[in-house]
Amino acid sequence: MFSDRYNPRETEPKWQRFWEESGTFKTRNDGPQPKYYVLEMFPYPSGRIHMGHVRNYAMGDVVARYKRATGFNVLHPMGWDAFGMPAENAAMQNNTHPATWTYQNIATMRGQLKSMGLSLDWSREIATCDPSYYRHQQKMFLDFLANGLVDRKKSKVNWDPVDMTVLANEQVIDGRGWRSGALVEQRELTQWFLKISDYSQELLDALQTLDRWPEKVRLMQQNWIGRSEGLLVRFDIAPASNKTDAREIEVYTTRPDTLFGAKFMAISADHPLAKSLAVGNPGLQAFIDECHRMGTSVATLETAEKKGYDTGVRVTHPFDPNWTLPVYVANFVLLDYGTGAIFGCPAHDQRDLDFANAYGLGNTPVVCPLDVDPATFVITDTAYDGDGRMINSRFLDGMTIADAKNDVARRLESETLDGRPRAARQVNFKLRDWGISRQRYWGCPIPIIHCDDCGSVPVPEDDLPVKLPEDVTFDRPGNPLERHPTWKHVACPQCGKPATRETDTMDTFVDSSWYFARFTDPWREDAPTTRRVADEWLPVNQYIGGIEHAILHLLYSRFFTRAMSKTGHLGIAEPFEGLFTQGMVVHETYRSPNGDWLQPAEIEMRTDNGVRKAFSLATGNEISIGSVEKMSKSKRNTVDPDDIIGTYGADTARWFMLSDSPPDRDVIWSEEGVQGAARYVQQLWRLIGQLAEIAAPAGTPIKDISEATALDIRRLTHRHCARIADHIERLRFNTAIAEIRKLSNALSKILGDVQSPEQMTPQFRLACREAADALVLMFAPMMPHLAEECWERLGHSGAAAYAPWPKVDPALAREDTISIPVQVNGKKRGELVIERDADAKLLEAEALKLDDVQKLLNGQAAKKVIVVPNRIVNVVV
RNA sequence: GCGGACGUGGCGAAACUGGUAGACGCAAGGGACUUAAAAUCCCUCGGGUUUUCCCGUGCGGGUUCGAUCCCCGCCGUCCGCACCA
Repeated sequence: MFSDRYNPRETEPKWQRFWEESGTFKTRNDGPQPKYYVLEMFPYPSGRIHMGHVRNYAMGDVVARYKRATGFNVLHPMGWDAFGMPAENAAMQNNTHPATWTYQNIATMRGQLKSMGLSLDWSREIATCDPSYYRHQQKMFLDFLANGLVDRKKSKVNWDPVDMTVLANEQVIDGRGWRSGALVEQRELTQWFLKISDYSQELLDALQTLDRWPEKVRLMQQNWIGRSEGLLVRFDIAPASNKTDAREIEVYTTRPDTLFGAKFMAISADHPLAKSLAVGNPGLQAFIDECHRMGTSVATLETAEKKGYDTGVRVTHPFDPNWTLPVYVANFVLLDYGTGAIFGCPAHDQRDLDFANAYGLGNTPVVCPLDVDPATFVITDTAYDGDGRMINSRFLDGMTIADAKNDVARRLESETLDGRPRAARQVNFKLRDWGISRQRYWGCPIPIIHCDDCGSVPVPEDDLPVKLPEDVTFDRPGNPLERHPTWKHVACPQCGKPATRETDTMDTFVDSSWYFARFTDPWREDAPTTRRVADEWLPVNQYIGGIEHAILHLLYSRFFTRAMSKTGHLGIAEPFEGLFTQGMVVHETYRSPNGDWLQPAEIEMRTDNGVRKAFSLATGNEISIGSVEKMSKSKRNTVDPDDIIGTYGADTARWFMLSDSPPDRDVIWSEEGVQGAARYVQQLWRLIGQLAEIAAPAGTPIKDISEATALDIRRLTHRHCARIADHIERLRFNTAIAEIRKLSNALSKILGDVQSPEQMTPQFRLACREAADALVLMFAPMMPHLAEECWERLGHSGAAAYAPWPKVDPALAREDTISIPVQVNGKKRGELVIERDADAKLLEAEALKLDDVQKLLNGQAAKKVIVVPNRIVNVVV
């Protein structure tokens, strides 16, 4: 007997070739079936794919293949997020052109993805660095400009001195550039902005409609948008204390109800008043400098003491001209938010309390919890920010917080100061406009020409795309477009005079904010989208990617979709109907005695007295096994997808990746685990081989099955079909796989129990045919190559990729006999095996008959019997 | 500091959101086959007792006939953040 081994190294390329040559996964926009768009976040072409990609794309492929099998016209495309800094860094290091580097990487990674056997429509492949893509982006920029969605303004920006570029606020992490790690400086530049803040309220409101998004992501976006309702209040500067031209200070507060608890006012170190007061006040200037030095790092601020500098200026209380408050410059007040000035109510804000305690400013509680006596209510170290009634607040006393807020607002709104109301209600958002200007080469050029006479002039549509010049060098930092000898010099499209091109390029988040729409008709040359086609496919039904994009990419895409709809390129609001954020791939770490990290590939595992130990393959020395961590180059705990696929095959890699953990949690990649998956591949291959020998011919209709064993097989099959489909629908790949294993285990057992050829009746053979076909089709989304090979072995002529998902007969899937636990006083004491839907009376009677129950009843009658049909019987003694 | 999530065997996890805790797998141990190994197959596998039960879902309470699930209070781990007034 020859060894019945499945060889993925031969089989996988064979079927990949078949799918490619047959155009199996090409998607027609005019397909008659209902549409389903599944998309995984497209990769940056960094050079090689990593295991995180394998996990991401394996999940998406299961969904794509499953949906195709259940009758949908599935769109499942792939492309490249191909602009960005690494290409320029590589250009500097290796003296290669960013385009060369990028397209080489794309070629490598495309090959790697193809070796995974993904059911992608490669005819729709796009790369964002290709002029055929970014020309449309330039067109849309101009459309946005014409529709008031673009702004050009001077603003203080985060300047990364190493990368010589501007960073979005979001790209500054702990005061450092998110890529270079350099300390970020503040610079004033004229920048292009997309007016995402016009959509703050809408982006916030529409989060509620995204019911197939993780709650966590919606919450993160909600906090990011950061809506607050508050009051702008103008405080007069007491003339006697005034040292500048300013006559008032305006604050923004969300707690106007606490106005009678005010003890001080604090302004930001960047506040105009602080700046003018610092002139001729070295002490204040020193304090302001100190604030700037402190930086904005969260870690610093967390531990930083609340500090302030008394300016000597005093403001009068809006409700009492005889009541003045000291004005401090404080290190915890931000200029960007509100007005850059606050009034401090120490009793009801922890930061204000910390500050007041440090400077001996005292506190007066003005909100008293309902269950506390106001006479004894005292604040010392912990501010009270809960609900309650107003106290110590004159005309507000006794009111609820909400009523007090309204009352204060009403009174101050109606009061006039210098011809304007004393206060105004205002809704504030944290969300700021999206600065898209980047001072670099490898990005989409902003299609604008600057003319001394005409200002910023859009590049005429006929002149699009504005292509990047190819003859550039990277021997110096800064933007090669800026120093290119000819590229930026053009005639003004309006007046014809010499003018210069905008040399900034767009943030790469712009590129990824609409690629999902381009996939719907990537062949369209004269427009970004074909509106009808895009509106049919969109929104993406299932989007899958990493949690790291929870805010930026997803929020920008939501904005962009609206902006594209406003400019006529789309007719929808939300780009992603369903969102799934998958967990990371993590691995053990290995460290040699001298502290060097070793790669998993450099390690051999052995078991010594039941204890796992690691040894270096090179030296044979024992290596200590460290904690499980995210795969990273620094810890060298990475495994290479090429190696894994070369050794075990893509199916095994995909299977293990999906089987071992819930998809939203981290999965630990382990050699033992992947070997287990490889064993199972062989097990399935043998099982299908056995079934192929005895099964009725392919295509034999199945009906009139009455024999017990055959019926058992059918029930088993249909029951599992129903469950597996349900798990996949809910993206519970790990439990779907557990069910598949249960089915194959059960079928193996049944075949093993067959003693004689007489037991293989025609009915039995028919049931085996049905079971084998179903099993193969159900693991096909995870292990498509093995499935094709098995499908062929089972005698089918067409490919498994075209076969419909097994149809479930509900009558067969339902269990007629079930076992119901019987408890006495909540503890399980027995079990009833009884027909499904038996009524409560019968269940109770049968349960009371059980020996174990009788014994515990000890001749007494039960106090109470709880019966939940099909669930449980509980006898209370 | 603020916000969120999570805590179940040696390990990854399951358990229809109140109804048999530990499915499925990994690791381990024992056995069969083999000259041997690999592969394969069978058995055991939460703890304590040994053939009767008892204890077990981070800890302490509570609600309930019944709690991994709900409530209150702790402890621990992880993640996000722009001190957002």
